[in-house]
Amino acid sequence: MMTSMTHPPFAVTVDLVLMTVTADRLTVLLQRRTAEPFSGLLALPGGFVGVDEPLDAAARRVLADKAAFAQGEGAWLEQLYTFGDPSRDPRMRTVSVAYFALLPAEELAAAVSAAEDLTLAPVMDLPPALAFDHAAIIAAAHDRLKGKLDYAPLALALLPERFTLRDLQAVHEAITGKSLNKPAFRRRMIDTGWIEPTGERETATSFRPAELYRRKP
Amino acid sequence: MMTSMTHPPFAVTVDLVLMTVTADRLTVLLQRRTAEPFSGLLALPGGFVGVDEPLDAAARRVLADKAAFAQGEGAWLEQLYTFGDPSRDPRMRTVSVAYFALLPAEELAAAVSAAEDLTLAPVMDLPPALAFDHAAIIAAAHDRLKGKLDYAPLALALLPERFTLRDLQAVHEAITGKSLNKPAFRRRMIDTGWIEPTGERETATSFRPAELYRRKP
DNA sequence: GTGCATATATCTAATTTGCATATAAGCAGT
DNA sequence: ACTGCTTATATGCAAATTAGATATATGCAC
Repeated sequence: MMTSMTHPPFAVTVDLVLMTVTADRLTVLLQRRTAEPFSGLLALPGGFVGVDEPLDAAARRVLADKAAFAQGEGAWLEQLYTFGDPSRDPRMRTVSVAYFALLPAEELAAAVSAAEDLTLAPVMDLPPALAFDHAAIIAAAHDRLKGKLDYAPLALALLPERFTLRDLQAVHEAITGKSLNKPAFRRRMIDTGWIEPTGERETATSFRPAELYRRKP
Repeated sequence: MMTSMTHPPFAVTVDLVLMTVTADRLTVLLQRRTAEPFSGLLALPGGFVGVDEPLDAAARRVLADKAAFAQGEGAWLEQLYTFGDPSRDPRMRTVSVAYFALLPAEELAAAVSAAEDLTLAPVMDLPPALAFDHAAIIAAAHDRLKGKLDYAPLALALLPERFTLRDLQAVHEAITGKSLNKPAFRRRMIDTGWIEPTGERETATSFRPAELYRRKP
């Protein structure tokens, strides 16, 4: 590994913005720090990138570790933005490649309640102080999520395999903070071609049960 | 500067995808390499990030250097994506933060013809072999450009201060490769609120001169 | 002035979208 | 079984947006 004056050495990390929707609220996974700097504050989960590890693989490793499931399969994962301000980490010059992940709440709940240091914080109402520049990273992730919602099947990554159109609308409303017109939303979603009806219906409702949909392959 | 087994040292570079439109073609600035690896091939201009240099500043430095104008003011510049595959640079583990820049052809022409090693290559018809993963980076930049064209005033960054609606349409068509309906395009652009008429008209046409528009502040 | 090329304005049909209404389906109580 | 309640789903219509075609305007060359 060669470094020199013209190739100054950097530490490269990945930070993971793992979002989910529970109780109609968009939340982000945060981890309580125990070490300096920012000890005691909440931070995004992350880690150093290995010498021979691709960036995506590092992000997937962090995801699999925190979400406690193999390889983070099925989760939405995409690179978000790279933060490299010289002052962002007081210890050393660090460049952090932020990744953006989505997971259904059910698949995350067990891992979060099992780990002492993990919490889900509502994105619309974050703790006043977060470690590093993580508040800015979360804001960037929320912007990306809102921006892509209508062009990519992001919301489906936040729902279980089978879901009703009401569930889907609740996810959209939790992300944007705006309430939507029901028939228009239904039409728009069906027209995207991202979902298909299963023929099954939800159970244990005290009213007419809605049809269950699933992602199209 | 602390590095260790758990903080392996990386080289961090910026690569610049500087695009412009000349003769109704979208082109990208490339530089002929004289050193190994990939000596003799064309590559994106780039450079190592300084120890105390913010990423954006490094990109602006490369831009100002190649485009030969102070600080790259006025040019559109945004971070694109970060490429960090372990095999992307045979010399060492390098992470490259790619930036995406737009400049009017007039402001670039002098610098390009003055420099022996710089060329503008058409994006739709790139040389078959480029250095490193630069073909993929250019493809990502082109995708970003196409994707944002309707939501952000990107095309205006490719035009001089005063331009006709015909010029603006030509830029859109060069980027997307699709021809557009003229009245619809005109209406759409005026409705964005990004531009305003100057009251002046183009000169030296052999037909009815079009009104000159400019960016709104 | 006439002809030519292109700019700009106007008009109409088609599509999309928002909203309101009507009907359907399940459950709980009587 | 019937009534009432709640929500799902289908249908209908008006408003807004968009695409395309057509008509008119304006400069220059001859």
